[in-house]
This record gives sequence, structure tokens and C-alpha cells, in this order.
Amino acid sequence: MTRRILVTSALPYANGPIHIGHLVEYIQTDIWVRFQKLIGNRCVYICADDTHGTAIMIRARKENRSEEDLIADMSGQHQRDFSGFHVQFDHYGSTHSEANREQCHFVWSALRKADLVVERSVDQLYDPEVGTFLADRFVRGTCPVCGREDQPGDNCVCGATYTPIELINPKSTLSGATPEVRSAVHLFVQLEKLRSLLSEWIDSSDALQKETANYLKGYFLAADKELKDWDISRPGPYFGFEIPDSPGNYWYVWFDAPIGYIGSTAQWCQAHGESLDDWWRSPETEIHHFIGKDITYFHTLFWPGMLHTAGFQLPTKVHIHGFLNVGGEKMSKSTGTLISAETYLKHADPDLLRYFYASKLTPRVEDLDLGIDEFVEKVNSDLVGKVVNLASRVGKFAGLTGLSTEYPDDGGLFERAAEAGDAIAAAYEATDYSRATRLIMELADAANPYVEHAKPWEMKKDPQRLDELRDVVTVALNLFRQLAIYLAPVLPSLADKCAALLGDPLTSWDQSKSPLLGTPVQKFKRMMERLQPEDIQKMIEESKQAADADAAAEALPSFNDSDQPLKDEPLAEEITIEDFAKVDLRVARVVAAEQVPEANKLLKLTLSLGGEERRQVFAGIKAAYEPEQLVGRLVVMVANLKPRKMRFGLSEGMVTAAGPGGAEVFILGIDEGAQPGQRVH
RNA sequence: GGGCCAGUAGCUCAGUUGGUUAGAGCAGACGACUCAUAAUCGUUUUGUCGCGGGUUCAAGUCCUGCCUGGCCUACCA
Repeated sequence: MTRRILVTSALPYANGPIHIGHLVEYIQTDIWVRFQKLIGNRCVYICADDTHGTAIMIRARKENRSEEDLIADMSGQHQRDFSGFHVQFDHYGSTHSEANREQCHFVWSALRKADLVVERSVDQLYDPEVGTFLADRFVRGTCPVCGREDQPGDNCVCGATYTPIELINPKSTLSGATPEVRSAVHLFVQLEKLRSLLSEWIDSSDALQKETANYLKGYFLAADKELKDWDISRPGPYFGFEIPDSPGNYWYVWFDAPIGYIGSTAQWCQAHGESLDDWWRSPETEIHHFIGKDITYFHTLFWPGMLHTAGFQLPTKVHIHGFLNVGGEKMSKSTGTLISAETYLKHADPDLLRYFYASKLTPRVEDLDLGIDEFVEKVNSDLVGKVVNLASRVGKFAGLTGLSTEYPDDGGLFERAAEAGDAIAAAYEATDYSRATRLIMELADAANPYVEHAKPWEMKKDPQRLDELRDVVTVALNLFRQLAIYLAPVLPSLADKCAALLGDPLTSWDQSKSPLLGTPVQKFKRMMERLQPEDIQKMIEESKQAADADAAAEALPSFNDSDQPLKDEPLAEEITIEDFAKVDLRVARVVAAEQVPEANKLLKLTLSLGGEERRQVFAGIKAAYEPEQLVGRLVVMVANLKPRKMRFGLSEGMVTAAGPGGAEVFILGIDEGAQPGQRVH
């Protein structure tokens, strides 16, 4: 029976590029979807960019462009990266779409009708400079419990948890300003009213891995605790959808993000003449969400509550995976292990990472580790040494012989591999890809000795033995073809290459059950390159450099320079280097500075050009500098300026400075190490 | 503090409801082959199955205590 299955991955946030950590999930999901399609189920893979929230708003401002422009840009990048890793969505939408707004309105009115929404005033920190309320992660300050400085807004390394309002000396990470406490009305969903529904769903639906169900029951749904109300609004300004019956308030990004699954499906339905109800309101349809463990509660409490209230089907299964570590450590920018999809693709084949993740993924909520040596050894040994090599070692003969018209005796290898198909399929179905790849490699391990013992290279030397040779080729390539089919969900491009070699598209799992016979074989081409440890090193190196560059850029103040000065005083006429050389600029040290009581603007400076050389200069900087500030400083002077007799004495040069005048005068300094008397070239 | 998971050969792991001398792949050693991307094939070394108790005719497998490591502990996308 054909199942109808809707599959989603979590929506990537539009505030950053896709990295190899994200890819665990998209590859996990894509493998499952490809598997479902291969065995003939009706399966649709839906995703979208998650675009709303303060972070997007702030970043758009910083980059001086509209949010729409920013998210369009990011969505393009995301889709490019996913496609680079052969992650194939049926539809990729955006939470910032009319389709999604419509669904949000619908869910919202259902929540209102069910009387689940309450209003309450909330005290929150507000950044007066940026003009926005601050989420916890946008505040840092001193821990009220242990006194450590520069701690996050909600907890401290000492283990204490608190609210940002309790922080001592809080600072906004957006502007550095000191936030003030302001109160605003927020809207809450009363989850407690949905307790029995949620309990029952968690208990009896089989939608959750056992450890997740236990965790939820023990922690959130414990008998002695109430489910807290869920704050789903944010006061403006906020990049998102305004709440229709609460002007000035916007839905919190976590309200409209999961609804984005539905909104994006609606777009797909629109484009393909499908009915949304068939996919979200039909008990005939399975709904599978793939998510990371960090967003468990959003998908297992709030989301089912919303779905149920709005009359949608509850998820059939929420598949939760752990995080990616690299070399046993958390990924980090500074060590270069937070490798972006883009960087990876410059140095290695995406299928290798797909295979490695597959070999590590189980149905459990466990973190997985990308060990660099392990990665290289695993993919080279399994994929190149075993699988591809099987085709490669008979590839040259195959062009001559083609495939036999009857399947030869292979000692039962093909049949055993065909029988293994069910167990492999069951492992894919259960998202136990580790098991699936292990079973497949057992088959590959059995196939290579066949070729070894058959000795096709001896047959090739004897024209009399062409039929025998053809039989060996037929067996080897059919065993290879089985492997390619079984691995097709993981390695789509290998399946394509196998199909091209044999002139027979791989479209169905059942093709693994009967051998391909009586057809010619195309000229063999290499199907996969070995991975070199240096390839990975290059990725890490490049990521590290990118991180350093980012950090450097971050450290700089944002350069938002006005164009006014240049307008006030346009550039002078072009000169030659000779013209410039006429001006003798010298480093000089201010050895004395004094007020000139009768002058309105002048200070009298004594400048040293080193040794005994002294110049007396009157400078118009009285309003900007105190004499004491200047003594000892190095300045740049025009040393060959014709001396000018002034009312207070002779001025023997000029100190260079910029600014419109008055108090706005800035003397040119020079970096440490320069010596008085040196010329400026 | 509480909860969950894991601890099996140098490495990554498999060991179904307890049942014969505990397995695979990789790495190592020796040998073979040359069709193949220094790939492959054969033989082969290595384990107090974290530690201590207990149940049983029989425990890596069940119970219990402990040790070690990891993860989680509601407004962070």
C-alpha cells in the first residue's frame, strides 16, 4: 500500500550560512525522503527559511538594507548550499510569505476561539539606543549571585539562573547601551489547558523516541507542575507579522516558524494543484518532522497544541537528532571546525559527508562525532575500496562484453543480497542508517572475493573464454548495482553514475531484486575520488581564516561615516609628486606649550626636530587642547613654511590638524617609533 | 541536585526475547595477486565484555550498588 507522507526539516534561520552541523539534519531527512520515494511511497519534503525576529531586524539595519532584501539573499544562499549537498526539497518557502501569514491568522483565530490566549504585562529590558526590547541573549552583565562579570542574560557559569532584569550593570549587546526596564503587554497561550491532550499524545501516539517521551513526562508534564503559559508576542519594532487583534504587537518568531511548515506546504499545493487538507488534515497522511534536540519542546508541546487547536493532524513522528561534534569537541569558529557548507564543497565531495553521517546516525537522540581521520578512513575504505572498486575492477572488460542474457551462477551472492533488501529497508525506515550502511557493507565485503576468485584478467587473455568473462562481468556489475540501489538514498550521484554505466535508470528499490541482463555497458568512468586528509585540513584552515576575518571586522566600530566633510570642502586640484615634495613635513615633539593670554585662538608651541633644533609655532588650537595635554606629544609639522611674523612673535612653521575649527580640531599624531626630525614622505 | 544514555579488541561499533570456544570493519603482522583509484584476496595477533555483589543449570545480555564519560534540566535562533 502506498503511504502518503509529508516530511519537514527544521527551518534554518536566515541569520547565517548553512554549516556542517545543520547538514546532519538535512542529510538525515533527505536520505529518509529519498528512501520513501524509492520504495514507492508518495512523499513530499517541505522546508523554508525562518526569517523573523529581532536578530534579522538588527542585522538588516547594520547592513543598511531592508529585511526583505537580507532574507532573500540568505534564502538564495541556503538553497544553493542544500542543493550542493544533494538535499532535494519538493518545496522551499519562507516564513515571510503571504501563504504563511494566512496560516498564522488561521491558527491564531482558532487559539482565540478556544479561549487559550491571555494578556499580561511583562517587565523587560529595553535598549533606548536601538529602540527595541531585548531578548535574554542580547543582554550581558554581572551575575547577581556570584558577581562574575560579562555573563549572559539568563544564566551564569556559576550555575545560577535569573532574569536579565536581575543582572547587575546590564549592557545591551546590540549597542552597548545600558538598558532600562520597561513594561509592555504580551500575549500568552495557556498550555496547561491542553495538558490532557499533550499527555495522551506523548503516551500513546508513538510519535516520540522513548527517551524524549520520558523526558517530557518527567519534566514538563509532571503531576505537581503546571505547564507555563507561552509568551508568543513581542512588542514592535519587530520583524514579523503584526497580530491582527493586537496592534503594535507581533507574533514571536517561534509562533510563525512551525506554522511555516504549513504555509510552505500551501505554496507547494498551490503550485501542484493539491489540496492542503489532504496533507495536513487527513488521517491518511503521515506527518514527519526532523529536528535537533535543542528545539524539542517547541515541537513536542507548543506545536501539537497549536495543531490540535487549529484542527490539523498531529505529527505522526518527531525524529530528534543530537548535535555534531568535530574531533570530539564542540564545533567552534576559532578552531575552524565550524565549517560552512560552502567551504566544504570547495574541497570535497558532498556524498562523502552524506555517507559518513549515514554511517553514524541512529534513531536515538545522540550527538555524533566527526573524527577527521575516521572520516577519511571510513569513506575511502568503504566507498572507494569496496563499493566503487567493484565496478572499477571489471569496468574495462565490461565495455567489450556487455551483460549476459542469463544470470550466471554466482554461488548465491545476488540472491542473498536481494534478500537482505528487507532488513536494509527496515533500517532506513527506522532512521537507523548506521545499521543500513553496515548491512550494505557486509554485502560489499562478500562481493569482492568473488571477482578475486573468478580471475577475469586471465579470461581476458584467452579469446576462447569471452563468455566466461562476460559472466563474471555480469555478476560483478549486478552486485555493484544492488549496492548502488541500496545506497541510492545516501549517495544519489553514485546511483546516477551506475545508471549511466548500465544504461538503466535506478528508480525503484525493487530493481535490487532482479539482475539487469543482456545490455551493453558504457565506457567506465571514475565514480568517486579518494578523500585526502589535507582536504579536510584545508577546510579547517579556510574556516579559521574566515572566522578571524569576521572577528576582526566585528572588533572594528561600524564605519558609518558622513559625507558632509567632503561636501564642505571638496578635493583640491590634482598635483604631481614633485608638487607634494615641495612641502617638507617633519615629525616634531612638543617640548613646551603655553597660553598666549592676549590671543583668542592661539597656543604658543615649542617644537623639537631632534637635537638642538627648535621651532616656535603659533597654532590655532586653543579651544581644543590644553597646553599640558600637548607637551611630550609627537606632531607633524610643515617645517619649510616661510616664517611669518605675528603680533605675538615669529611663527616658524605649522602644526598639521584637521577639523572645521574651534573646539573641533584634531592634531595629526604619528605611530609609536617615529623620531623627531624624520621627514614624512 | 534531579533525569536520561553510554562504557565490548589500538580505533569505530554489532551482539535479537539470558544458552555452546564473544563478533565485524578499519588499523597491525605475514603471504598472494595485478583486473582495479598503492585498490583487492587469504591467513593471522589482541578482549578480566567499566568495577563489586546478586538471581540462574547458564549473564556481555536480568537485578542492585559504585566508578567514568556524555547529554538534558521550558522562552536561544
